[in-house]
Amino acid sequence: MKNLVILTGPTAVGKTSLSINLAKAINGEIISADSMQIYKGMDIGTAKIMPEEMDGVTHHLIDVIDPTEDFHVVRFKEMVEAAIEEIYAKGKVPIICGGTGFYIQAILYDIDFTENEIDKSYRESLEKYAAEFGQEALHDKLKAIDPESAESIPAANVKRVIRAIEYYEQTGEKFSVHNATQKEKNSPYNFAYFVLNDDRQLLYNRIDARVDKMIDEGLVDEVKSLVAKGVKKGMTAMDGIGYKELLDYLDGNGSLEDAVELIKKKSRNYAKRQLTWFRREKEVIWLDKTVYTSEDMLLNEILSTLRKKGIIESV
RNA sequence: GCCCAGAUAGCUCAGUUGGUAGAGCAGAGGACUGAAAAUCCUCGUGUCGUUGGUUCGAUUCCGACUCUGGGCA
Repeated sequence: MKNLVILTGPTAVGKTSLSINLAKAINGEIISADSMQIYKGMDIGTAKIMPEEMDGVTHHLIDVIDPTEDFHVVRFKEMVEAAIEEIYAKGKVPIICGGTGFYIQAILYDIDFTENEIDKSYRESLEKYAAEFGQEALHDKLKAIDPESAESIPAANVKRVIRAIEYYEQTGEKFSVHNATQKEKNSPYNFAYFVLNDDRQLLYNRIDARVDKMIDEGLVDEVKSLVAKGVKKGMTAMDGIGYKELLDYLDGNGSLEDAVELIKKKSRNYAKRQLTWFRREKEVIWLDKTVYTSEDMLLNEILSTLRKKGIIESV
């Protein structure tokens, strides 16, 4: 039986400390499902767990990619599957912990990403086309080859229009058909998918306070040192909240105060989007911090669910 | 104490030549299957500061009051 524990929730809800206690309680190892903590040298802005906080629990997929590299779900999926096998081999339980819902879904439902090289110049040519002839013109291209996708993807969402066209060009299959089949997949895992949540206002307060703390801890210097290593605006790593805004500030656009406010806002918006994602995932177990007021209560609730699902032995 | 300008959505403000009002931001909901901390879609009723007056009718005009800026003493 391929057991899998997932612990997620919006940013700043308190996943990290709970994950350590959980891992120790069930003899588990943690696999990060976080699109930004994977990068080396991005510690403060991603609220990355530090080695001394790990308390002996093994973590995978943290600090493994250089920020100048491209990273995406496909690479993530390969790496996670390798890590899961490694953990099973040790007789331990894998705990996927992190806030990137898309990545979690790719693992959980074993979404098929056909093994094609992405041709960056092709993407760029489509981007250029949209810039030159308009988003509608690009959207019309998609309509011609895959009307269903064109129907569901608005012309303004250029990124996704490009991906749908690209997918058809590469595989000869319609993107809409592919997505529909993937949607019907059942998980190969015996899993428990926990989503930690809290009162919205408390969550937002915690996000704001955490951003201030990141600045105090030297986030600006962290960004400077990344720049010194050749990291630039436009790289995937610099899509991270806190990084692109400070990059702009360091380029002389706006004040630090404005950048900080923007980082807080973007983080709040992000947390909200994460919750939207988890809400539409089926088979999710919500853990509301307003109900489970102590970490022990949370942990006990999780353990009893894991026993019921046979992921850990009942005593 | 006097003079001037404000007081309208959580915030910044627009507006109604008198017929109870609308933008931006914040916020909320949603989509998402190789950029996902990305990208995109949808959503605007609030004692129009309080209180009198004029009026068929006032948030809009007039007076007083309260508060907030600025100026003069």
